[in-house]
Amino acid sequence: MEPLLVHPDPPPPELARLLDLGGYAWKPCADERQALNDTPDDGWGGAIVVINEQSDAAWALCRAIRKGDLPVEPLLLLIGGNRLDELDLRDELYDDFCLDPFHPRELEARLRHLFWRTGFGTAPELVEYGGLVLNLETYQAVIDGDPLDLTYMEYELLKFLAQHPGKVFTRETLLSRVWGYEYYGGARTVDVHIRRLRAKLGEEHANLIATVRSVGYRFGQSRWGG
Amino acid sequence: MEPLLVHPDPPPPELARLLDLGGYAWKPCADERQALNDTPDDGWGGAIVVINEQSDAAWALCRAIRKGDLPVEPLLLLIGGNRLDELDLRDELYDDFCLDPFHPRELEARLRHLFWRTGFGTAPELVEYGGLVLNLETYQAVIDGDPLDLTYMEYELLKFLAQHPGKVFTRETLLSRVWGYEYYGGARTVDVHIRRLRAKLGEEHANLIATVRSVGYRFGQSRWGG
DNA sequence: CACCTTTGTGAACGCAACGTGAACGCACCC
DNA sequence: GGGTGCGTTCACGTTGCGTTCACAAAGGTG
Repeated sequence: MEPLLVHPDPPPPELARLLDLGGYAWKPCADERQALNDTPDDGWGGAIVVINEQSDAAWALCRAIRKGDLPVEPLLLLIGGNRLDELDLRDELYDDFCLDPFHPRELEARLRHLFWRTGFGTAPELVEYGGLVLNLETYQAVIDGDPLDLTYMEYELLKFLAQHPGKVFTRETLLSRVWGYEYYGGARTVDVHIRRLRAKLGEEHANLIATVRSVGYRFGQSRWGG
Repeated sequence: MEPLLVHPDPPPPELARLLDLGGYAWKPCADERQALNDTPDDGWGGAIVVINEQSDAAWALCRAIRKGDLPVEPLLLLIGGNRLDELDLRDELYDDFCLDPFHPRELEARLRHLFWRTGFGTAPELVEYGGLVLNLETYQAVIDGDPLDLTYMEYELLKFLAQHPGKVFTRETLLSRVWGYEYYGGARTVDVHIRRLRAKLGEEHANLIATVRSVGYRFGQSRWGG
């Protein structure tokens, strides 16, 4: 089996010990660049990311993985019980998580189940809403069958919005979740990207993105039935 | 959202309490036969099965679910830390598991992630009173099924009032709680917003907001039974 | 009924939030 | 070097809406 990508470098000793005892091959990686350098020929067998005090770097790595920059799947988090809040709105960034400190047998069971679960062929991941389809693997977007030519940031923004249809996000939230926590920049940047998205969606579908005055933006219509 | 199937009957009190507090609908089921009888028209929203001393019955229920006898998905296990062995070779019988005793926030996070992963939306945060429904995530309001087009301040004011039905608030209290503590402005501003809310609620529901002369305003019926 | 207080009503003002067009800076490529 | 694509920023116009005011209506009190 291909080695596991483990963050941070060095990982907690209990984790390293469990992986060694369990017979897993693994490599510690401090960040995305190092992970890219150390990527084995056959890709990674999965990733274990520890969410601790410096969670920014950890989440950035998760985003990079999910973005497709790194050929890694599945992704398991090790997270302190007092940081469970950070899982909110980040469902797309992990496949499973395990509380830290952990019972060795629980982590073993999770790893085993995770590999079992993802061992089956995974269909291309799609995000769909109305006539809009986003193919997360090919980075293509289609509206009513017509392909959309989106830039990178436009695609990421639309993806995030479409993954949470109906929900309203402030500009600050969008900046932190789409651009990244470490981003420092004007909030009006979001406006411009929203405008370009609306333009590319066409007059017919521009209303997919609604402005909620004094709050932020919302994708899609209301969500009363679920 | 459809109710959750919970085994055994009765479930552990901590589990019942967490589900109630989380706003989940659920029904306890002792076995497959009872689950089949109690199946709602729209099917189940998912299942939570506790693996304890009588684990045979629990696993039998899981097998029945996975066989397709019961329209249930996804399936989460609650399992004692000393029974982790039982997960071996049973990967196909569950989607996720949580160690028992559990931290409430962990179980909440697992439920949320599980529903997200399997395509079901999470239960939106709602404030309800009579025919009025406020969706706190989408910033939308509905009265008797008809959408209300509220401005930001109107929404915030109505939300605050509806979160404390029956209670009377002075204008000063409303200014400090809704507008913010540092707010300096005329108290009559509240009157105008109340007026516009009543207008938008329509003649039929305008009386949802009652004037308490020389005191302030009250949302909903008084607590004195009338 | 007379008088005062409190609340409802209509309309106007003014700011801040948002949309829009355009320019800048940067990385990349031919 | 020139050209292109793209993310970001700035300046400007517009408008939605929060606030305020003046007056009318309603309620309370002696």
